[in-house]
Amino acid sequence: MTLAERKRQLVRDELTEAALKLLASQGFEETTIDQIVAAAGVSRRTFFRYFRSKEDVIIEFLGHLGTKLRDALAARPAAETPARALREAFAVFTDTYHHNPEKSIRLARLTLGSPALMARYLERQTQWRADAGAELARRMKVDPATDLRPRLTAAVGFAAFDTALTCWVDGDGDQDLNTWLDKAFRIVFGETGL
Amino acid sequence: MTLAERKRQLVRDELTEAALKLLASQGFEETTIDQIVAAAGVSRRTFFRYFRSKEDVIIEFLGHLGTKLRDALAARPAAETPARALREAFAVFTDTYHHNPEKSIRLARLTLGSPALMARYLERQTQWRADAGAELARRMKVDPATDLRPRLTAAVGFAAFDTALTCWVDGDGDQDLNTWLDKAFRIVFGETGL
DNA sequence: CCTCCGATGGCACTGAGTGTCAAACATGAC
DNA sequence: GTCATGTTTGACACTCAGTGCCATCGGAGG
Repeated sequence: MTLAERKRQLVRDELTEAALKLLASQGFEETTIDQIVAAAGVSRRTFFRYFRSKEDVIIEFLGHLGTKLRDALAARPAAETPARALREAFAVFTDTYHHNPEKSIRLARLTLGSPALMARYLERQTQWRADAGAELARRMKVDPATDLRPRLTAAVGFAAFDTALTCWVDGDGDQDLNTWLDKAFRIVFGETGL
Repeated sequence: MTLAERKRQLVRDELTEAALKLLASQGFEETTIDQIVAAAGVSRRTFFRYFRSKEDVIIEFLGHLGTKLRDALAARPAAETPARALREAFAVFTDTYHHNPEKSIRLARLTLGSPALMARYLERQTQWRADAGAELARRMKVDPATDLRPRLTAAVGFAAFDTALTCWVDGDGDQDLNTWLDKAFRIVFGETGL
């Protein structure tokens, strides 16, 4: 990595760290971008050269989870039921979260608790859901335009995931996210569907 | 209704109509509040005395659907399965939409097509989902804090509804929303669950 | 040493949303 | 009819998000 690139990364990290600290202590809506840039020591204009909005600072932690989910789904053995394959593919989410549980739960709580952040998160999830639906259609060898099943399987899977995530956060991570996800999938898809 | 109240309603209608016309012709994000108030002949400040935001002009059409859904759910016979009761309760949505299909489909298309509107819609839906989950818990006589089933039933129901709504809008209302909803519910809950 | 390019900051602007205030106006009492 | 009251309105000023533009600085390379 060149010097310029490292400098750029430095500023980015500085902004992210300052934002995280302020958002955690004051809440999302109460924190202004002016406060963040003051804490990071850059101009307001520079902030927008790194992030499109305050929301983006947090949402970027999601990275390329959507692509990873789709790839993981495509990699599941064809013998698995769609529901089972989707459940296993969700491991890319739970793995990411388990890699740093405290931070993940803090970010998740922040997101679930702020309407603006939640909106951006759901916007992303809508895309992921569509991608997963398309991949399930391929796996099931049906036309997604006429057969609702792949899309509904994806939609139900994400509904289960959202519920599991909420339980996980509300319970302060007492129980594993995977445990919640297993419970939820077993209920929505039944023993037979999985 | 007093004269003052009727005058207030008049201004409100004027704003709604002006907004609807502009939003339909220019799109949601492209239309500014200044354009709306200019078309309605009131000041910008007055707009905000009637609506909290541009989004609210559209979102208010949803009215008290959440409360109505909950009431309808509570009114379903106890003998029905939770899924069946939820499906029948969704009639408050389909009835509202069928009361004026062209307008409903236009509004739905506008909402599904605009990130800001979609966000506000989903925010509302989250509340409805929670309410429906609570009502289902009562109906199922279980504690929603420990038993995921009522919440998941509501979540899956809304997932089915969202998918059905999208199909309905994408198909330009060619097929009844109720038809889509029946198809979706049969898939996600199966013949047994209903 | 000079040139070029990327990063930065400053400035001005649009647009959303809010607080404040004074003028306008309908309502009700006398 | 007149006066007092409460509501609605427009105007202005302000904060905050987000964008375009331009001058400047500093490092990389010839």
